[in-house]
This record gives sequence, structure tokens and C-alpha cells, in this order.
Amino acid sequence: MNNIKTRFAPSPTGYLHIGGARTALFNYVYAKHNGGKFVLRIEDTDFERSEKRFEEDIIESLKWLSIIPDEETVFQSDRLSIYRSYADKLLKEDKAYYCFCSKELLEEDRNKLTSENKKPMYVGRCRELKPGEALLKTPHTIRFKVNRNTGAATGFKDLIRNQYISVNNDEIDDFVLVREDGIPTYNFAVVIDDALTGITHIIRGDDHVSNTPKQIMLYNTLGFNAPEFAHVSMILGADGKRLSKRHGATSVNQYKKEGFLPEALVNYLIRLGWSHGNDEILSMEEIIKYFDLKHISKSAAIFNTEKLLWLNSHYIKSKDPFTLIDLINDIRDDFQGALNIDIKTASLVDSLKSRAKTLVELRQKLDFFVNDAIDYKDEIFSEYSFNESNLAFLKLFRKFIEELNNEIFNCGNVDLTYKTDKENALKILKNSIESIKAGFNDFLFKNNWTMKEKAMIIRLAFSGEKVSPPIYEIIFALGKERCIQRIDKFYGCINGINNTKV
RNA sequence: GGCCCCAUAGUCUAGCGGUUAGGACGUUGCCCUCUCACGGCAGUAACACGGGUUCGAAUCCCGUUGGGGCUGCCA
Repeated sequence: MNNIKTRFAPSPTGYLHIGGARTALFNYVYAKHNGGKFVLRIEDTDFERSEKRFEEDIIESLKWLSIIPDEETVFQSDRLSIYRSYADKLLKEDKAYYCFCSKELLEEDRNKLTSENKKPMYVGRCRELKPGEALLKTPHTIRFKVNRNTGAATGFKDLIRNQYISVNNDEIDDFVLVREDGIPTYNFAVVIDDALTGITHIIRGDDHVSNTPKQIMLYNTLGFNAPEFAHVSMILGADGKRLSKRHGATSVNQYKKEGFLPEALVNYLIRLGWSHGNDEILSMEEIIKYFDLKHISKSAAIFNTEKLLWLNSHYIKSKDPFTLIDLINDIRDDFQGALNIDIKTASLVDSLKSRAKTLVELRQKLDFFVNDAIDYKDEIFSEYSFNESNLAFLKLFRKFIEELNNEIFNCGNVDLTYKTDKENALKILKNSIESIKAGFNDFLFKNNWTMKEKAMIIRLAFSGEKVSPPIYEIIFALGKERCIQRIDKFYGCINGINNTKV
């Protein structure tokens, strides 16, 4: 169709952060919506601050979010000679000039202008200089010769605001194109790369609006066609200030570590600034189908973790337990043991998934199951005073567990790892739990007890906590042996305390 | 300071001259219930202010206020 091509152009000076991820997402889905291409360009011209690990993180994080470039990644550090040739061209045409002012001198100029309440622009000391060979051997930068004092303005149409934004040329500094070390500056390299790689639409942060007129000037004098621009407003922290480390997690990898699903982050990020009617839950596929620039918000948005958490819990709930086990194992810290991929673990994950907002939280809720060393805390015994009748109940309950049909736990001796048959495993899991439920209800009924009055002591015995997954699920997951061990242990604790009292 | 941008509930937003200003998160209450959740139902809360334009403005224009960005040999 119209060959739309977008790009995400981060500098590898930090991990991929939330704002960058959203910009990348906007560019990606805009290209995809229009049947175009999306590319990644690493702007690594700041050798001081660029780091390989950040570069890798950006690429990995984008991949995790399913933002996949269509072409090979471009690195600006590979293209230095290209920028140089364009700088020479501008020099030759008298559209740029050498500047020999030292950083210290420029600093002085700036301070002076600022103290006089004037805009700190380059004073133009070297603008008309015709340097000889000798001078050229001394440190120098190359500056763009802005066409000033003509009353002319330079602007562009912003696709998000749907309006022209222009600035009087007199407001624009003779900005540096090439630094002392021969490396191009951002404004120079970005224009050359976007033009040469055929970028048609640039969706980027609001913080670039004031750079855009400079870049337009460059497009014009270099003889390139300027692309379309769309400036997305910033993401702010809860205090309304620009999002930074102070606000907690800001990098995508942190969210992964904290147990967020990529679907949730993508969904949250796309809705932060873009909308499609009243739709809240959107898959990447739907986003691509509906995405447009028209519905991108013009105002800054405050990052709200609560809503992200809500979306995350939504996506966790929608996954089957076996997938969840894989995901948990994928992000687990080294000190945490891996979860077994079996039907018993799955049964707990299945009932716990609606109780956890993150994978990390889900994993924590499984601690009582993974770890047999339950520590029955003193508070339990002070809050619930257990007596002889409780002990009698535990004895009967122990017997009930002992007498449960082994087939329930063996699940008919079927190999029930998810790898064989996930659907079937889930079905048998549910049947087993139903069997336990039926048996347990029968046990209660025969003794004229209610679930309500007996649930807590069982819960405490099995988990040591006042909050746990449902009883039936625990029985199935722990299995006979472990259930009995825990009943015995708990029985011993109560008994011990009662004896001390006497 | 200068230049640029923005403005609907606590938060994300729908709205694009006529609506009881809609949805979602959060929050509150109720229901469900073996705990905690999930779920269901109900409630709470907004057009920053002041001028215009118009028969009629959340919607269009101007100003005020507030917020944000840029003002680097960072991107």
C-alpha cells in the first residue's frame, strides 16, 4: 500500500523503560496496522554512557513484549562515515561551519546570557570565520548555520495534535552537528538515518517537539523529504513528575522480574494514552487491528500500578495452570526452588491463580506446599484455643484421609504431566477434587458437622496460615502422606500446649 | 527567564455543538462463600477558572491559573 515504515530509536544508556516501551509499541502497532514495517535503531553515539548490556536489555525486553523488528537492527556507531560525508557537504555549501569555541568559553557565554535573562544561544563567534589549515588542526565542532533574522519560522504538522507547531527561526540556536571527537550529535544523526532508511512516520516522546524544527531545517537543507511526526505525551509518576527511579519500577525487565505478564504490560501501556472506545482488555492482535493516531491522547498520563496489577491478574486468571508453572519457573530467583510440573502443583496453581496479582505472589502462595517445614506460629494457638474435642476431630479427620481412595490421588495411574495431554490432565484434576469434596462432605454429614466449623482447624493444620487455598485442593495436592504428616504435627503442637497448661 | 505543548472523577479514558457526561482501575456496601480471593449487583466521584462565538457549549476562540517539555559537543 503506502509503504509505511516506523522505527524505535533508543539510546543504550539505560534499561528499556516504560516510556520507551510504550513508544516502541506505538510505532510497532502503527506500522503493523498499516501493513508497514517497524525497525529498531540503536542510537549509540554517546560513547560515554552507552553500554552493551543496555543494548541487549532493550532488544530482549522488546522481544519479551512481542515487539519484533522487521529488519536488522541499525547501529549508529556503524555509520559514522555516512554522517561525516553529510557534514562535509553542508560545510562545502556554507550551510555549516567550524566552531573553535571551547566548552569553558561556551559555558561562560551561557552563564552571562542567563544572568541577563536572555535565551542562552550560541553567540555566533565562529559563524563567519574562515579557518586556515593550522586552525583546523585544533579541536573544533561543526555547527549548523541557522537562517536567522528573516522573520521566517520552521514548523511541522503534528499528527497527534493535528495542528502545525512552528517556531521562529530566531529562536533556534546554531546547534552542533558534529562534536569535537568527530561523532555526530543526536539531531544530525537522527535526520540522516531516518531519511536514508526511509522512515515515513516518527512517533516519539513529547520531549522531542522542540528538536523537531531543527530537524526539519536539516531535512530541508540536506534535500530530504521530512517524514510525518507524531509526538506522544510523557508518562508521569504518581506525583505528576516525570517518571524516574524514585517512582519504583521503571524498566521493563523489572516488571518481568516482579511477575508481570507481557500481555498485561502491553495492554496497560497501549491504554495509557490510546483508546478504542470503552475497550479495556486488548490483545496485541486487536490493538494492531484498531490502532490509530487519532485516538492517542494529547495530555500526559500518570502511571498507575493498581490498574496494571488488575490487568495482570486478569491475564494470570486466563492462563492454564501448566503454563503458569512454566512462567513462574522462568522468572524464579535462584534461591527459589523450581516448581514441579505435575498435576498436583497444577491443582493448586489453578485455584490460586485468581488470588494472585503477580507470578511472584502466586509463587509465594505455594510456599506452604513446596516446603514441608511448617512453622505453626504462637498466634494461632492464642487466637484459636484448641481443646480435647479438636484433638478428637483431628483423629477422625486423619482417619478420613487415610481411608480416601488411592485412585483419587493416582488419578487412574495416568501419566499426567502437561506434556502428554494438558486438557485431559485438567479434566482429571477437576474430577479428583470433586471426589474429595464429595467424600469430605459425606464425612462431615455423618458426624453432623459443618464445613464452616471445621474448615479453619484443617486449614491451619495443613498450611499454618489463616488464609489458604480451598481444603479439597490442598488435600489433593498434598496427597495422603503429607496430609497425615501435617495433621500429626499439628496434633502434637496442640497436645503439647495443652499439656503445658495443665 | 524565553520558546513549545497540555487540561473530563484520586488514576486511565469515551465524548468530537444538543448525552440523565459513558466505561475501566481504585474505593464503599451487599450477595456468593470453608479462609482469602474470583465473580455478581449497587453506590461514590469529573468537564480547572474567566470571558466570548452560538438558539445551545465538556466540545469552537481568547485570556488566566496549573502542569509538563525544551533551552547540552545527552538522546
